Amino acid sequence: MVANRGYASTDSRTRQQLIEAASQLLEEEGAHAISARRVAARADLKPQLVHYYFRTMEDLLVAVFRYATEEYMKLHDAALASAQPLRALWELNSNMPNVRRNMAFVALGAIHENLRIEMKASGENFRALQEQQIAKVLADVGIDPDAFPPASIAMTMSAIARTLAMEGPIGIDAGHKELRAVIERFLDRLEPL
Amino acid sequence: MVANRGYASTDSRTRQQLIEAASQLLEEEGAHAISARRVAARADLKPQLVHYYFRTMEDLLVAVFRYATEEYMKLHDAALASAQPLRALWELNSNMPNVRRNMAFVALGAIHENLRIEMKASGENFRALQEQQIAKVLADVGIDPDAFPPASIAMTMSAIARTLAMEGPIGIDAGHKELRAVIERFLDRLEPL
DNA sequence: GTCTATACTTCGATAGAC
DNA sequence: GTCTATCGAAGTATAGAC
Repeated sequence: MVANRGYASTDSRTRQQLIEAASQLLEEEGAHAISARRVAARADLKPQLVHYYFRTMEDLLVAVFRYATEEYMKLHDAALASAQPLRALWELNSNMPNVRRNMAFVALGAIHENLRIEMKASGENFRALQEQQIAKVLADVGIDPDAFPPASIAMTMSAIARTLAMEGPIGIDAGHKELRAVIERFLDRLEPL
Repeated sequence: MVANRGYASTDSRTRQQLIEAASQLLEEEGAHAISARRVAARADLKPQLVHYYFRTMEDLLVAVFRYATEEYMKLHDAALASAQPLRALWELNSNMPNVRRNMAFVALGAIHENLRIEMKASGENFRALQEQQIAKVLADVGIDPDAFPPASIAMTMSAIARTLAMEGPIGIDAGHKELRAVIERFLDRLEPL
């Protein structure tokens, strides 16, 4: 007989603590830090509680991803709505914790199908939002969107942010300063002060 | 009493089989696939052999990294020495297995200090080699290296290749075609046929 | 509805057999 | 010099106590 578990208790405080603990572990230590024991320890809870509130670890990860995406979406909305959306987007994308957590999700996506599905939808959503806003910026300064498609600019910016965030912890910084300067000049051009 | 183990048998066939099995697992399944048991199974060997030839899993990973780097260095040398070094470099960097294995190493670097040290040295070496060659290409076509520092071009190219390789398996392809086209035009400009 | 005791599997690593 | 038997810790997950 299957026990009566709290899979549906989405407003439980304990459940939310587990989600936040997992999110922090992803930011700070990456994908490998996620285990029922470690997540629970981080939240000062018993490891078995993870499987009371989530059927599998994948279910927990999907919940963490949704929580993280919601959190990020607020910042993203604010950035795109600001007076200098591209600059704000670059600031946001350069934010280490976000990038690290995102890369951890990519690694976990290789293992968990359901997580991958969430990520695809979310990734395409964010890219579309950025594309739209970048198209406006390009129109303002009169750059041909066929020569520099907005989606390609969105991708390049996040690709560079990701690489800076990946290389930093390894200790590689050759070229970082130069590349940041190139981007600043690029932003100066697209969003003159 | 400590047993007599084969840590120094660097020319052992069994040892090499383990290294290659681990390398393949990294390419195909990522960092999570690495365990003594799985590596051994892939090489059709007993799991205990991993700890006969390598003191720790980290030691194995460092050996795999060196093997992978050596292998990659040959391709890299050939690319940079070719008639169209930037194009060849882009082809090489876009090569999926390489990128996936590299990202797996980044994830593993978060856990293993000694691996991180190897990666830093290697990463800086490759960037310097590319920087040198890109500087020549820029000089040939008369582009100001202060406006576009060679190191920043090297970083951007590998950042984009990495992102394409990361998003592919998740199923995201929005903007990929456009970005590839932008790069082709960029290469046409720097290395006219 | 909430949490705990426990089962079973896989992990890295070592001692010891040949 | 090469390989195996085995250990203790940590992994996910479930059955059952309150």
